[in-house]
This record gives sequence, C-alpha cells and structure tokens, in this order.
Amino acid sequence: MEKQTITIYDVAREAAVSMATVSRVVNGNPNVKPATRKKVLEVIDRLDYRPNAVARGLASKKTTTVGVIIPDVTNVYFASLARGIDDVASMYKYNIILANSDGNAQKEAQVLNTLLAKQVDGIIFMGNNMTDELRAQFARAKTPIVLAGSVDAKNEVESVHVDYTAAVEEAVTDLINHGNKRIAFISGPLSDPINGEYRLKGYKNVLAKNGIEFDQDLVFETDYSYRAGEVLWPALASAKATAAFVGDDELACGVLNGAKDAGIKIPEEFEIITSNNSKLTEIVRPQLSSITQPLYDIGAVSMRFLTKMMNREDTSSDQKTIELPYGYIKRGSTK
Amino acid sequence: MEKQTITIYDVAREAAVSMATVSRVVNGNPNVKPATRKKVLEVIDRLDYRPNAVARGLASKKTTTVGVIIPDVTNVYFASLARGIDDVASMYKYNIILANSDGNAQKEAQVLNTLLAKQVDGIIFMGNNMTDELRAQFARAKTPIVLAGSVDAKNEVESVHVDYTAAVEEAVTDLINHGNKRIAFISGPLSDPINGEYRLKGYKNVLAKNGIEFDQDLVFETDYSYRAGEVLWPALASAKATAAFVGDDELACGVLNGAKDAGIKIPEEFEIITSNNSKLTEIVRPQLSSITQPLYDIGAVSMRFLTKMMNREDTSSDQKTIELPYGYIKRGSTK
DNA sequence: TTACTAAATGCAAGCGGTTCAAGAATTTTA
DNA sequence: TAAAATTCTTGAACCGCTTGCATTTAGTAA
Repeated sequence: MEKQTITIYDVAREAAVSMATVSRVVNGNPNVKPATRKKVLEVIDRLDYRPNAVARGLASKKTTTVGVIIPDVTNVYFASLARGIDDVASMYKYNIILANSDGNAQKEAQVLNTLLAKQVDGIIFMGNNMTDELRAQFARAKTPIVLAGSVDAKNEVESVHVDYTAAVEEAVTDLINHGNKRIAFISGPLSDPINGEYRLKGYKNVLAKNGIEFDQDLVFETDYSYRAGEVLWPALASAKATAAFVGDDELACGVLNGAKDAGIKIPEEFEIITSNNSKLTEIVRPQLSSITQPLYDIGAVSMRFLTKMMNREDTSSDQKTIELPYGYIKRGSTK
Repeated sequence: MEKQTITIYDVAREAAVSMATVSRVVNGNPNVKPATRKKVLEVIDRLDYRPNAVARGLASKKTTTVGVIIPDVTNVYFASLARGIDDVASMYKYNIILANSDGNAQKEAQVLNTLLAKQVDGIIFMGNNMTDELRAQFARAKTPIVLAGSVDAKNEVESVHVDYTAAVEEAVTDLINHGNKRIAFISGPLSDPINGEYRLKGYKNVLAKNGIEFDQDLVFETDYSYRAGEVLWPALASAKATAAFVGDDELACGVLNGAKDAGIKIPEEFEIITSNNSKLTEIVRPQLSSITQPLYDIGAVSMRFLTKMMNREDTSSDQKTIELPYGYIKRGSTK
C-alpha cells in the first residue's frame, strides 16, 4: 500500500488545464479567469489535493519555515519567548523548527548548520553566549537572524530585548530607598553579558549614585537553578546582606525558601526582587516582587521583525536593536 | 548580492566526477573507491558545500523532520515531553516542527494539515481531545503518528503514557490509609479521558474497595490554572473534604495556597497529592506529595517509537500502547 | 592472455512544483 | 469589423538531489 499522493499534475489533467494554471490558482495569482479558477478549485476539492511544500520550497526557494534555537524549552523564560514566536509565525504562515542547544556552543553551531541545510527562511536565536565563531557563521549565512531576549555584545546582529541596566537600576534603587545598604547581586553566569555586563553595570551605577561602595563579596555568581538559590543563605548571611536583586525566578524562589527555612522573616529581615515575573513569583509565599519583562512580546516582536527581514521589507527605519519596555511589580517580598 | 549557493553540481565539476558519485559519498554509500571518496570530500570541504535538504527531501521523499503538535509549550508538563522528544529526535538526525494548538480542535486540524503538506516523516501529538474528525484525518494520512502523554479512548492510534488509573488508586489509597473518608477529586476538564475516564475510575475503584460511598459533590472539575485552585477552598470546606487528589501541579499549588491563606494547616488538617511532580512541587511550602510521571521519558519513548514506525521497523512485537511506570513521592503535604 | 565477475562510475529520468517567454483567446478601440 | 491592446493559458526549462540501469574499470581465475 504505497503512499499514493495527488499531484498538481492530476489536478491539471482532471480540470483540463495546464499545471501552470493550477499553480496560479493555488497561489492566488489574479491572472486566472474566474470560471477557470472555479473549475480548478472544484477539482482540487474533489481530489483533496494538497500542494507538496517540499517541491514548492525547491522551486520557489522559500520554505515558510524558520529555525528557532533555544537553550531549553523546559525553562519557562525561553518557553514564553517561544510561544510568542510561534504565535506570530503562524500568523504569517510560517512554521517553526525548534532545536534545543543547552546553550552549548558546539550544539549551537551544529544546529545552525542543519537549519541552514534545511533552507529555513530565517532564524531566531536565544542564548547569550555569542562566540566569535557563531557570529562568523551568522555573517556567512545569508539568512536573516534575530536574537530574542539576548544581546550581541558587539551589536552586529539584530536583537530584541529590554534595557537590563535600567531595570536593575530601578529595582536596586527601590531597595536602597528602603534603607538597605548591603544589597546582594545574585545571578547566573557572569559570562552572559546580560548578567556580567548590563545588569551588573546597573547595580554598580546605583550604588555609586547613592554613595555606597561596591563590594565584590556581595556578588553571587551561580547557575540558574532553584537548588543553587536554596543553599545560598549561609553565604548571604555571612556577607551581611539585607536584601538581594536576583536575576532569575527559580533562583529567587530558592533564595527565598532558603532564607525562610533558616527562620528569616521576609521582607522584614530580608528583601528580594527577582527578574522575570514568571508564574513562580505568585506561587511562593510571600510572593516575589519582580521586574517584569514582556517575554511573550519579545518573542512576538522578534518574529515580526524577522518577517520584515525575510520579505526584504524596508527595515532601515528600524533600529538594529529593539528595546521593549520593562516594568516593576511590587509584591510581598519587599517592604 | 544574490544568495549564491554551491550545489552538488559544482562539487562534481570541481572533483571531476559525476554528481551521482558526489551524492554517493555524501550519503555514505559504500560503492565508492576510497581514493575517489577522499578527493570528493576534499572538494566538499574546500567549497564548503552543504547539501540542500529540500532538494534531498523532494528526491528521496524523506524530510528527516517530524511534526509535534503541542497544546502549549509554556506549560511545563508539555515542555518536558517536548524536550524528551527533541533529544531523541536529534539523536536520530531528525528535526522537530513545533506547533502550538491550545488544545483547540480546529487549530489541531489545521496544523496537522500544514504538517502533512510539509511532508513530515511522522507526527507526535499531545492533547487529549481526540475528536472523531481528527482520528479520521490521522487515519487518512499515511504518516505515522504517536500520541505522547495522551490516550486515544478508542485505542486506534499508538500512544505512550502511564497507567493513570493505577496511579490514582495508589495515591487515594494512601490518603485513605491516613484516615481520610472524604477525599476530593480535583482535575481539569472531565472531557479529557485521562481525567474523566481513567483517573476518575481509579478514584472510584478505591473508594469502593474501602467501602466508602462515592459522592459527586467531592468531584471538582476546573481548568488547569493556579487561580482555579486558589479560589477552591471555600467549596472544599463546605464539602467537608479532608484531603484531595489533584490532577495538575499548578492547580494543586493553588489549592494549597488557597487553603493555607484560609488558615488551614497542611497536612494536619488537609492533605494534598498532586500528579506531575514538576518543579513547582518543591517550590511551595509544604512541598507537595506527588505521583511522578517520567515526562521526559514519555517524550523520548514516543519519539523512539515513531522512528521505528518511520523506518518500517518491525513493530509487531510492540504493543500499540506503551505504558511507562509511574511512581509516588511523599513530601510535606501528606501525613 | 583471455574471459568473466565484481566494483565503480556515469547517465538521465524523475521528485512536484514555480515561472517566464510566447501563443491563444477575448475585449476594446477606431 | 479589423486591428490593437489586454487578459488568459500553455509549454517547458529549471530548482538540487536521488537512484535504477547502463557502462566502464578493475580484479580474478583459468
């Protein structure tokens, strides 16, 4: 029982027209007499014809598919971006090839390669470890690329994100206004420019502006896990921190629970502000105050931007870097 | 500046062989003299040739791409499955086209259609609302399909999941052993056979076995959100429930916090068991006892099963339905 | 050496569409 | 009503690669 498919040929024969004509009606080309169009459509319907996208892709050199390189779908932060991406992608009739990279440079390079081989029309890249090699590969590929929720430190690739520096400044300022002098900066790897560069800069800026001396002992570089936060309390206590800015929600939940389990009262004795306003912030008690990032929108805007690039629409009016507004929501973990 | 690509033709010319030979070395066909192979590989390397997967797909009728229909990537449950799927997919050199359906029958049908148009080699479907129309569409498509973490009530489509009935039986038995007589059954839509059929059956079985009469008032059908659980306490209280089995972690977190906020002591005054053992269960206090499902593995096994079907490997020894073992982990929300 | 078999390689026909130059049909213009 | 201008259609050349079959080359036994 072979997979017996119906081709444009069958439709053409059955409708007594050329395949070129069938192709035109399928593609909505206006140069078709209404009567002919109707006839063809009827046959298409009757035969249940479904154009072969692969053949189409070969002939037209467009696959209506974009590649999405994501560190880990399991992470709410990235999943939210991905959802925004997929939604506007399907709005524009594109599909998404999703590939997990674990933020691993080698996998990223390898995945990028197969995506290009599959002739995707564009690529959305998440993950912050922009190595030079990767940047070179991007440059060589003539395929449009945009970074979502990530930054290219060298600013060569288009990207969509929030102003991380300003967001942290706002959060830390709030903490200072509550009388805190020793505020911990807790984040994932500082090798990620979002942490090591932009956020840290914001943190330092505010300290300086308020005449507080920067203390390296208050900077905690960990990984992005709940567990990492949970075991952090002793260190925070011995650094005499009275508040913390945290760069990731899971991490922040860990810090919160770790402190609570040690008998600390939140926010009376220790305040916490986190960064992504994911569901987690509302599930813990007290709920976490958080910087808010429009994750879904970052994804959506990235994809929209990519469609422009793919259609060679004029993007000259657009910046290479799009900054979306962040926000701040106060909950129980701050005074 | 046109996208100047290098084709198999260029390689053939440059290496002074026919394109057939180049094709053979690219595909690892053994019928090539080592010397020739070496020569060709050198040219490929020098020209940085990358085979066009679309053309390949057209000629070979294989795209090494599978479609994944998912209700919502943003949901940890599905994201975990997806991760398992992608990992074994890439292990077998497949890529994943990920499409969100919101569990909406119309979107599902539409997505399925475009996936078939894109000639995916197989499909993994998540979501439990197997309408007859969808089943018909599956049947007509000669493309292999497997359901991951979902069940086909009519058992026509291959699927991978756990024994929901037995899992609930174990959980509820535990609750009864702690002396509870009035145990609530809280789940998402009962129209989903996992809830309305398998889980509910398990619940009733155990009650019957222990001589407890089934009380419809203890069955709470809500949606899968945190909020839905949070507001449920008053209803639970007036139904005089002293414990609950909950079919979803977010929902369970809501129930937990709702009860706590009402001053109830967990687990002393109310016990809770949830179902998916996601990260959430460890983030709330007390932590939630939970049935454990090997989500990643369900995804992984589904994909592995699909590869077998795609390669027309003999699957006769396999059941149409694969049941993976579930587990149970006791935490603070039960005595 | 010669005849014969096995291993390498080349040829060319697809795969199922898109697209453009060119021809046919229809409508408009004078 | 014939010529000119439009509007529709068609024929056929790709798109880049796979693959069955024919052909050439190399290897082996007689």
